[in-house]
Amino acid sequence: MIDLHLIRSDPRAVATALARRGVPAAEVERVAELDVVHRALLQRQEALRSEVKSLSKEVGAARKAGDATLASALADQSRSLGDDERVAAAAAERAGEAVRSAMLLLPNVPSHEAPDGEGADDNVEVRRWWPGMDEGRPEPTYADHQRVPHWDIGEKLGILDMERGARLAGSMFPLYRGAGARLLRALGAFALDAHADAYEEIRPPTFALTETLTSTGHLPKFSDEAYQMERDDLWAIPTAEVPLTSMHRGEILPEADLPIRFTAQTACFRREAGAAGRDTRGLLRVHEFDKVELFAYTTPDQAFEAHMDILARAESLLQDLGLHYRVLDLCAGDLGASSARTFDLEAYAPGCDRWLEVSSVSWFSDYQARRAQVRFRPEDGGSPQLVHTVNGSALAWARIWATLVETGRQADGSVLLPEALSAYLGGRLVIEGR
RNA sequence: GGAGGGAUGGCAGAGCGGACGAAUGCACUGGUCUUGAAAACCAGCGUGGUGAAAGCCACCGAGGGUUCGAAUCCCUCUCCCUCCGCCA
Repeated sequence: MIDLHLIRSDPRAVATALARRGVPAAEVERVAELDVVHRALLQRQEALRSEVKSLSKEVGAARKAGDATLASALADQSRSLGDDERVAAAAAERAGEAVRSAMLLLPNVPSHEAPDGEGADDNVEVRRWWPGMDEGRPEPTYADHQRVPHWDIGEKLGILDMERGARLAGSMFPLYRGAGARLLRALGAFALDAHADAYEEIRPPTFALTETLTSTGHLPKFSDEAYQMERDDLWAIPTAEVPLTSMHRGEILPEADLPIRFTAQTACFRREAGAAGRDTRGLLRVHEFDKVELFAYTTPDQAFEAHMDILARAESLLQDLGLHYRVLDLCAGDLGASSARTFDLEAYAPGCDRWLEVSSVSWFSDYQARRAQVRFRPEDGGSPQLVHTVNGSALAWARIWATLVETGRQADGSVLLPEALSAYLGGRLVIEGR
């Protein structure tokens, strides 16, 4: 959530900032109006409440003094005020709920540094990397044998079985087998080990409560995107960001503990409701994929460095895997609702000739922390402040799998995998047909 | 799934219808004392809402109820502990 005080004190500034991401000014104005109504009702209720309380004290005093007549008269008066108070309280409650619902739907204020723009076409490419670039080699070109899409390679080598995945769970649920399944396992272990120096490894639950998805901003606005188990009021997590952000929900952390960093590999579930019919082949867009996530709670001062650390780590993995990739600075209009600034990493997949988003590294300022009520007590003893949250994928394995298989395809149809995975693959870096 | 016990401030822990936002201890902060430190002593020390401010209001796991008045009584739920059952 945005800070309601900010909307109260300077609604136009908030409206101007949100306009960069396409939010109509009327939405901000509406929140400001609901807030005025709510506060008026609250004041009325509290005044009544205060009177009931002081009358009640007088009842006690009168009774103690032995004046039963006065006590009962005061009690009558208090009872009648209490009835009024209940009515006022209900009205204030409804008004407060209206403010909160409206606030939950407002996206975060974008960073000043996020470039202007309306959509994906306006994102700014900030750099590109390819193997050998540092030694002055030119950007790679790809041989014909690398121009085969991974779904064909996967089927031919018997390492990806989309058809049987569909039999089990419907389309866009991949099933990996043999060396393909092992490759996936290797990637996760490789990445978790790489982050172990500074990020505590977590294995969170795969399902989460409504409240948990609300904290990150995935609910209430994007409920169509998530799988829900209504009977148990649980949702399948769309990313490890969801459980990790709520690890310290409702807590006040000592400043000295920050930054607190976590890494986790989880399955990620997405309904892809708005994308029906798009990218349906292979692993381009699937309902379930594994991903290693990096996450940190920070003070506001630490947030930038923590954001850059996650970006550097995600890039470092891509470099270790020898993949050709680019870094995009997302424009205000393409930013996720909770994010203030995001860098996307896209790996080039030569077989399908596309740049595939394999990581999204975001700074959420205090937007998620306010929803989750995660604060820290400053070392100088001041009152608690909201933390900042940052996170990023490092990395999303389905698309990395696709990119590795296409990039590593050799003239004889086998696939050569990067040396960095050797220890995790038992030294078998070549996948050949069975 | 069944039976019983519990949930109170950063932690421990009292309170079980009226002056309780809450005893006490520990921790923490400031001070006195000391060459310095420890000890001792003194003082302070929860969060949020609202208000220009004084203040007022809310919060004792969550939600509802009884009452003039609820941390305290009643109901429902959640979580934790013990035992039984079941289970990987």
